[in-house]
Amino acid sequence: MKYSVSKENYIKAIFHLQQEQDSVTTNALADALQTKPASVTDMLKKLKIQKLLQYEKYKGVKLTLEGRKLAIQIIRKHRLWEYFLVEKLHFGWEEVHEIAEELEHISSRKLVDRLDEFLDFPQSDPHGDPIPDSNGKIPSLQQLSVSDLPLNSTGTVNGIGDQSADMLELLRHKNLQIGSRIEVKKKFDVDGSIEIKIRNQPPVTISDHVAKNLLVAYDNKSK
Amino acid sequence: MKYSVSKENYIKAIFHLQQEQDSVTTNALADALQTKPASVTDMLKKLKIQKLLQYEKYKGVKLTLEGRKLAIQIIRKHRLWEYFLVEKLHFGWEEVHEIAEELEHISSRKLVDRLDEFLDFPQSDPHGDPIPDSNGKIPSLQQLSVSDLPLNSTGTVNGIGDQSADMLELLRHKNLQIGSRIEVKKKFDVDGSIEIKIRNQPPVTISDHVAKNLLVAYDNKSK
DNA sequence: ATTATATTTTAGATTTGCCTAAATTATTAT
DNA sequence: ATAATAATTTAGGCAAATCTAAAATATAAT
Repeated sequence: MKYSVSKENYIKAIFHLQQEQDSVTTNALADALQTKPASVTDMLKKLKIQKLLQYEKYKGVKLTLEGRKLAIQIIRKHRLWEYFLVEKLHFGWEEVHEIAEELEHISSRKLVDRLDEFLDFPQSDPHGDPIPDSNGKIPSLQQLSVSDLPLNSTGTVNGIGDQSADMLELLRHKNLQIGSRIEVKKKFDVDGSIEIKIRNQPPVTISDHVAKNLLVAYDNKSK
Repeated sequence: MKYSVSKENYIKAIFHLQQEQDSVTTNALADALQTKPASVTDMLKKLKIQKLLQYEKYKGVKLTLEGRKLAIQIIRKHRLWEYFLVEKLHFGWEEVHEIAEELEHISSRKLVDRLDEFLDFPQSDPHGDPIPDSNGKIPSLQQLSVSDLPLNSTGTVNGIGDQSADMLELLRHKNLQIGSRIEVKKKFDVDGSIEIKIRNQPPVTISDHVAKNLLVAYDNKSK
């Protein structure tokens, strides 16, 4: 049960695209994998033979249970390594994705589980995405966007919707990161911008777009 | 300057074989890499074009300066990861080699240097082999075999010559490991066996073969 | 419903790293 | 010095993963 890096990348990409819509399209995959549709078709045939996915020509593709399990293992590795890189090696959260793309293909199961233990079983990676446990269970983080937070309520940043470089740059500038505790101070209906306060820091205003893409766990009022 | 896993493995194997003898033979390489001589010839031609080695047909092969630098970077990664696996993830030193064979091909230079720092710049890996620093300098560990140690002198185990499974099994049984401080108590000329004492443990006798392959740093008498 | 457009698949090549079998060159033994 | 043997290389092929161009199918538009 060992698959090539390339195959693992296909499975992972299909898994992610399936979150958006049930069945994944050849073009969408080609796009996600930076390759040509013809290459995708070739590979889908091979992955079908290995029973990792259901595929009928012209009909799109879905992962089988086995495919999904594989995808989750890869995502688990990716996110654990990201956590390791940020927490232990002090990388910035913008720079870890690329390295984790390589590390996620290291095969040893024992390594992953030991790493998980070493890191004290983190629930989410530096971008706030949940880390599947060793059984493949994905913790469902309570996540809502700052836009939906009531006035004067507080929350802890645990995810970013738009993870573009520009967005991350802005967040870095405003000193907003995973784990930041924020309080909603004011909402401006005119443009949807919101003024928030980060513990121990002066208040900042964020645009509608940023507010929608800044995800938090809503604090259950009681401190 | 990125090379395939396969190419990196060739370079590493050549580097190791060159420690034994200056010029490396096609058959020796095929043997080390578990492949066929014909495949080796093919690859040598490609590596020559990339200026990683000097190769003339029927004349054997040597690394160029560039090839040697690459080899050392790979070995550095291998040994740092081994150290990490043993010290931080508590793997046994027999089980880390295989995993490190994969990890050594992760490309990020920054990752290696951060890992080195995180581990506090270790000088040698769990098998006692020296870890090159980030400039490629290999610390020359003072290493002599227990056979060469004078009577009543003490030393610290820092390497194993014969790293066969049988050897490791024996050492484990006698509780001898990298870092063990030993003292030579008695030498039996009849068969070359030696009685040694490990700090805080009863004395044990090791055969001539084991003594020759147990490498230590000789303590400069003064505590 | 038929045509135009977009998506997907097939066909045929390419590159990398490997293989076997045969030919070539080196080495060793007599 | 030459024959036998061993080591190495060449030639021709194969599988994986990709590509381009052309064909087939599906979707949208009138």
